[in-house]
Amino acid sequence: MAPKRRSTPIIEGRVGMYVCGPTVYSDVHIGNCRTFVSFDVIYRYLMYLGYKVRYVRNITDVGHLEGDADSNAEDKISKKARLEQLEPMEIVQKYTNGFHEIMHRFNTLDPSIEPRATGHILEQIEMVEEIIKRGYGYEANGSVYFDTNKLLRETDVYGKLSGRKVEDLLVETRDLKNQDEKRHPSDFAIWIKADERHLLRWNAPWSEGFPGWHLECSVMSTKYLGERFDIHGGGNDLKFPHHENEIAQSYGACGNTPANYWIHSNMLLLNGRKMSKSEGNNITPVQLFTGDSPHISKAYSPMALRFFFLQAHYSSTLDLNDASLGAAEKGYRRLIDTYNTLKGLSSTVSKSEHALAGEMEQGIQAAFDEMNDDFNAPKAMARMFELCTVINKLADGQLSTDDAGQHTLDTVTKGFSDLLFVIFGLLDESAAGADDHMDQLQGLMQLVIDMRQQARLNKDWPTSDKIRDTLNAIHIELKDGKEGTQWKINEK
RNA sequence: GGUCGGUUGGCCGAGUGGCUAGGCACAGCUCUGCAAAAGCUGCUACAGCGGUUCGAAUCCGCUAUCGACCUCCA
Repeated sequence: MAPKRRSTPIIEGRVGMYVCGPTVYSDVHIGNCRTFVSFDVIYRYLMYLGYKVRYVRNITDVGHLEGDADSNAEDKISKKARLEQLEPMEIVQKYTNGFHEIMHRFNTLDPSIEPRATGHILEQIEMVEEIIKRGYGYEANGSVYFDTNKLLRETDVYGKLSGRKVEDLLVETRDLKNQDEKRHPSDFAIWIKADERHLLRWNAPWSEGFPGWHLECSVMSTKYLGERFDIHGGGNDLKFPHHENEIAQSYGACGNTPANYWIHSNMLLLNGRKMSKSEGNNITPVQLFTGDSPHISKAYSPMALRFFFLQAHYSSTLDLNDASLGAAEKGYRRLIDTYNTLKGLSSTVSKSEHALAGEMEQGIQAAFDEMNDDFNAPKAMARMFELCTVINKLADGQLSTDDAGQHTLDTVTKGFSDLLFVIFGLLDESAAGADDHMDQLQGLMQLVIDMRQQARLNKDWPTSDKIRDTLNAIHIELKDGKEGTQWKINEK
């Protein structure tokens, strides 16, 4: 799955995929959205290939600490609850709802299972016990730590994923606070004794406390996908320490590493710089949808954003700015509009032997081939845009639809439709919402177009222009072509 | 400070040794009553310096720069 690797599922015909979900202590970050859109396309494509995919994406609602991990730090959910004077679960519910709403606007599919950390406390306690039993964990003052030093001595699994060297992990040069409980600086907490102000707490053999952040993913991936599964994904910034520690925990509890393939999506930049709330270089999904931000000149639709994300490979950083969003919006429209043009084409020849037919079928096949190479959506789209030129020439009469043949037109139409809607998960926004009254709208528009055509035949330009301009003002665009006038609804 | 990864034409972005995507923007043209839409044509870039090679955006080294991780972050 990952770059230039050929994948073989552990169980034939099935794929297990775990993706680290959000910590629900605030509104979802736009970079987070990019990550989940990337994995949505991977999920969709694997299903398209015929795999039965179990896609598990968690909700982190406990254990994710602020600042210095382990001792003095405060749980993110707990802190927010204290500040807003709400129950922690109210915070969790509020931001989980918001997260789902935004993801649905991006037209991402729901995961097969969306487990919560707080729903798996028992399993987490059991895993801590197992880790201790196997000698990879130790207790200190009611907290339990993972013994990374032991793991490093015995195996080469720790540090491999993130390319860290054993010496670097062992020789910790930074000043860390509250290291007294740990035997070694690189050890990390798997159970944390709660202090007085901590709201989220459960009884465990070692103390009343709460699980370490990394533990939930190990527990929930194991529970729903097994000790070994196919794909583990997440943002690049989770590679270390989060994913490295997951590997350690799985090894400590089960004696093996959890995932066959690790997929990491890269960061989203804003105006060429990293997003940072404190420096004001930040934008939210809602601000993008409404245009209410100094960073952008107008609103951008969820589908324009989704297309924008797909124009870069998931493993590359992507720079979000007003100009590139505008370019994506237009590219998205062109692709959808050309598909709608394609749907209307037909040929009197069922199967053509002309070179054009082969060219078009190879073109659409090439797009799928790109997806087979590490889910390369930007390259797949490039192949589709090349076909757009051909499709528009067919519609324009510059190429003959009979040279293409009905079979080829059908093949390309099917391929376009599958790629655009099933795999990329795009929607035709101009068509959405109008379904109920589409028949009436069609009839009405045909009447208006006929009347304008009559005016044009009479050379009554003021009337024909008034019709066109008035429609334009309400975002209905008329397109005069050789075959008559077409219309479409544009984004406001 | 350490480790790792980027630096591609006006902008965004593919691309791991010769065939040098794609989108947007821009210019000219075709079509059009005028436009719009659509089409055609043009726009040949790989941070800098040095090296390896018959040949490098692609490999190696140095420099600059941006970023990630090392400490919460997708």
